[in-house]
Amino acid sequence: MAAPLKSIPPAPADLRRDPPDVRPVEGTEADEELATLAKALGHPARVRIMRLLVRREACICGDIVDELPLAQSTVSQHLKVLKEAGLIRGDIDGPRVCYCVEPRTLRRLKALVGSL
Amino acid sequence: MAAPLKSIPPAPADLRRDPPDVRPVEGTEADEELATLAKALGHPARVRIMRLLVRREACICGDIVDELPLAQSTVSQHLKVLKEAGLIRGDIDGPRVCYCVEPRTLRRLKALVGSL
DNA sequence: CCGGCTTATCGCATGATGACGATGAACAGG
DNA sequence: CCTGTTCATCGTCATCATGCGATAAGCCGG
Repeated sequence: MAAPLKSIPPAPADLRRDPPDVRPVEGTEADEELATLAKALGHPARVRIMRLLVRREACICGDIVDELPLAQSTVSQHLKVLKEAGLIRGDIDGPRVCYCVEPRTLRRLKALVGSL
Repeated sequence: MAAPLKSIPPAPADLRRDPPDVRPVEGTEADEELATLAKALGHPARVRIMRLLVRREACICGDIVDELPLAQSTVSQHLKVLKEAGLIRGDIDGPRVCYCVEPRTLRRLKALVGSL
């Protein structure tokens, strides 16, 4: 229940980004969505990658590869899985690729898990 | 290492359930834990089962089977996956088995996802 | 103790996943 | 233009996941 809120103070940039997610957190659609996101997170290397990106300790693909005890091609595969699930995004920056988390999807994941 | 604990005041019933989880929400251990839990949730049928159990719409294995469009043996496999991940528990009740969520693990999952 | 009910497990087929090295594609610098 | 760097993709192999029917195992009512 929201308070009357007469004049909304200017939201900080972090909250102004994108509109709230109105999709339901349960039902068949939500179940499959949660399953897809959970599956994408269902590997230690991918969890690790997510953490690196969240804390911005790495962003460039090469740096991520350096942080993991895996071959470059394997890391690329994991990045692909995370990207296909919508959890991360890859921006091409010259010869490099800068990966970063997709905050919207991450919030969605938290909402879905929270609904359990 | 237990504290000296002279006289602990009687905790209210809600808090007496189980002790708070003191394990860290990040680090290699946590990464693997999150990966394991996420992997267990990484299938629509298992998400569905979790929801059924959380809302207590079903508890007996047979009822769960009736709710899913899958063979009994397949459902049993999914229940096994969830149980091995520690997300649910199965209490034998005569010839039946009553499954229910393991609140502690579910809270742990939420904490781990929340740490992202 | 027998037969029926409920659940778990086995065995198997099929497809997905995870790992790697090798190769390809795109770009920046000379 | 080459050349090196960076990343994605391919091919391959081993392993795991998912589904099912069939069968085993445990319990309750006669």
